[in-house]
Amino acid sequence: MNTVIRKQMSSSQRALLELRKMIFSGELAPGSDHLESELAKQLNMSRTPVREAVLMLEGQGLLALRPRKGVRVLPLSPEDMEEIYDILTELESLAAECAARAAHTEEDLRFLSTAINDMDVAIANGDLDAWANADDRFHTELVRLGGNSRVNSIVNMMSDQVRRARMTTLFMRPLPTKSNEDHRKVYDAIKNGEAQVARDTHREHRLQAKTIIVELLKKHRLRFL
Amino acid sequence: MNTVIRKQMSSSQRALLELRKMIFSGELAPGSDHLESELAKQLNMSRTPVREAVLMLEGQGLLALRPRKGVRVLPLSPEDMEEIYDILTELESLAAECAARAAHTEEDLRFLSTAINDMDVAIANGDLDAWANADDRFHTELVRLGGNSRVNSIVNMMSDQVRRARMTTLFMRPLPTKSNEDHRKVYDAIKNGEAQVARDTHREHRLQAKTIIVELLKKHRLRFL
DNA sequence: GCATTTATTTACGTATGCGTTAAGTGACGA
DNA sequence: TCGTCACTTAACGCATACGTAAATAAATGC
Repeated sequence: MNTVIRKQMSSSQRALLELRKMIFSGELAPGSDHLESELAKQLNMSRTPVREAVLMLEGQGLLALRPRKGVRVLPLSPEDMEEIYDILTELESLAAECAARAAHTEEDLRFLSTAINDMDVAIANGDLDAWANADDRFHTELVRLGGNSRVNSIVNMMSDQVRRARMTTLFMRPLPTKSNEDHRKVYDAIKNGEAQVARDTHREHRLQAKTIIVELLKKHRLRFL
Repeated sequence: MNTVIRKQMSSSQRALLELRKMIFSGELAPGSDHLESELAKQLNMSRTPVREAVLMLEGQGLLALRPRKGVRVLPLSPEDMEEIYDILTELESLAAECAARAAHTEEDLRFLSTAINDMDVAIANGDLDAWANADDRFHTELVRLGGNSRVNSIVNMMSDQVRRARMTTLFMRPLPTKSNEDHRKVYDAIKNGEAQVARDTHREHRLQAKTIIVELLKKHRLRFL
């Protein structure tokens, strides 16, 4: 079924997905350079669709085109992380506010509560991957509930950029036990339509996350990921 | 001199600039469709660079690719405007906050004060175009001073999208005489390093602007621009 | 006369080819 | 030994070519 979809997919789309996968998996390492023609060969297609995909990924901040030197997989410095977290803080808080205003039913918020519960379970099991996955889902769903499609795509873009780095930091930081308290508060605020509370709570949550991550990177001297 | 730069410019870059110009000038009307081949003919180049430019503009939310129906110049609904203004509000406020924290010298802030003065003059002369121009410069410079490169590019993208609509609304709204008071307050807060004040003041300023514009669009039944 | 099918056109997606030019290499001279 | 300059190489930007599939027009059946 999945393969059926893949078959119908255009080559550029396939290139886009494959390249993203290769970037996130680290198969294309941060800071490394790659020729369009090489990538095309790897993906079994001509340069044209690869180039289109590369252009899009450049627009999304994952790649940089450096003529005659190959496309570079952009590494992230701690400063980049700060930039990104600042943006996520603002836009997710806005989303939380809007979500609260939108007066969603408990049914609408089921994904959120599921994610929160999954995080509890994951923490109980000490399963960091599962926790990260559920945390992702919480934030994604929160933004979706905010109802601003542009916020949605920007946040997704930024989350993509952070994804690689998070994999690393995840195992360096203390178990995020307190984190879920915040999530619950945000959830309750949204359910009760307390827009300002939702906004402020989530903002605080994000600001703390930012500090933790950035401090961690600096402490471990991780200049680039 | 300008032409020299243009000569050295790649065809894709030229396509990008030309298409943007055509979109903003209204030569490519919102909602209208255009064939890649037609655009290529108009720009005196092959489809390839045009296609690259179109792909980028799609990523920036100005165009939509609709296979075999041509590229559509995306119209903006009042809801779109709300989405965009909400984002601008958050990110510009963040920029104001950061700018204040960055402890800029008066020299650094010269562009800001120039823009503010220009707005005063423009209002005195009833010159709305000049005012809009200066207002743009104020906001652009504010975001630049914020020092977050990603905020910078997102805000520029969003401003681009709004540009067309602003041309229209500009002449429908009352002279923005009060607006410059806000600008001055923001300026002072930044100069004095009062981050929170800068943030809150600018946020309020933006929220008001949003309400004005959106109300205006709704009142005049401007469904799409 | 209307619906349905077939034929035709054509726009797009992709492949391919080519000229330009930047990067790399080596030779020559200081 | 190091710097400069000519030369070679090859990656990219763009043009072009082509197959496919969608949209439209034409034709046939009902």
